[in-house]
Amino acid sequence: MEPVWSWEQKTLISELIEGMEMAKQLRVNLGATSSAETREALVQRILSSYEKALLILKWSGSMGQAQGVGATSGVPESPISINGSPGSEDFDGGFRDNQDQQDSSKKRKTMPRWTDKVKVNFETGLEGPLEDGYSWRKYGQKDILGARYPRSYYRCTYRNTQNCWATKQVQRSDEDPTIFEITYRGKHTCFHGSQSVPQPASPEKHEQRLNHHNSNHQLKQSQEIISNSRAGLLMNNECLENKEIASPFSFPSTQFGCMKGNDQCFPPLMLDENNFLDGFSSSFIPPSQAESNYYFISPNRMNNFGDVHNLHRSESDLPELQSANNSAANSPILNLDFSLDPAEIDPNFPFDTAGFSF
DNA sequence: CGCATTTGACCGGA
DNA sequence: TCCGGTCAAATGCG
Repeated sequence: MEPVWSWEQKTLISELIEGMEMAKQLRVNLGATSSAETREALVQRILSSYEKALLILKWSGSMGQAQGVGATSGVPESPISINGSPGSEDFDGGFRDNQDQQDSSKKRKTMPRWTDKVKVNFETGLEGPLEDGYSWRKYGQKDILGARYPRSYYRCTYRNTQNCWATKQVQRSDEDPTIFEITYRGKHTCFHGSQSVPQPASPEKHEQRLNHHNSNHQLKQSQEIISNSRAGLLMNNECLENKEIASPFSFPSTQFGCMKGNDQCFPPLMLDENNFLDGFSSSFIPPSQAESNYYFISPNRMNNFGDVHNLHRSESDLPELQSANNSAANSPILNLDFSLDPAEIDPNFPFDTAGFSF
């Protein structure tokens, strides 16, 4: 029998262990010949581990068991978020799940839903998570009562081909136009490993990917987002009022993904499934995202793409942000479609990272 | 030509 | 009836 650890507890332990391990490595590295980058990476991971652990504690404390550890657990407590930033994820408690239903309306109602916030740094460019690893197709845009910016609706590109009913809504924040609230609905059931879209986990990766012709589309889109955003912010918000920026970028998923062949493995932070989050504990938050719930567009990444070519490309016209990765689909994340049951998550999951396994 | 976005119409819940 | 969400024809783009 399994100890009665709750998912949160497991995750918490895992995070703490992870942090400890990283700290140990760092100690070793400090005395060895390690690059500043390596050390920085370790520090980031340590910090993220502890941040997640703290979040878990906070979350557990505030929600108590009410949420039901099992089921909700996946919900994010935003592993991503850190530093107590405003809750970035909100979960709609309705997590009933099961998108097996054929009835679409019913399906929609029962789909799990959670919200994330992505912050775009207009000064430097795009944010990291241009894509969440999934391929989205915009199917609508609506002006929302009381909201300054229109809301954009996206659905999985593979809805028809793979019966994947995941959708997301992107709403630009009224208060802070640099923040986009992205509400995800439903789990991805699509399987697009073949696309082998590399995950964007690190700047380098982005760079590589973006430099490939194959990624032109995305690059372009990213740039548009940036430019549009910049234009809006730098010039006048009014400009964007109707042009909205639906940043398709999404995030969470983006991050996770293990870069194969790379020493960095960024596990899912929270992915797409809400549930998940914690699920995976262990691991690592990509440094770039470690600081908060928001995803910031970091200069580094920017340099990798947007910046490179014309960031300024359409400062005057603000085409809508497009889906960050239409053509590329998805990701590595496939497996992340996990279910709530931790036990099922195992596929490659590094719970044992620290020699700890439940 | 195929696929994605745009956008007004339509649907359904509150 | 209002409003959020989705559909689908028109249009654009590579």
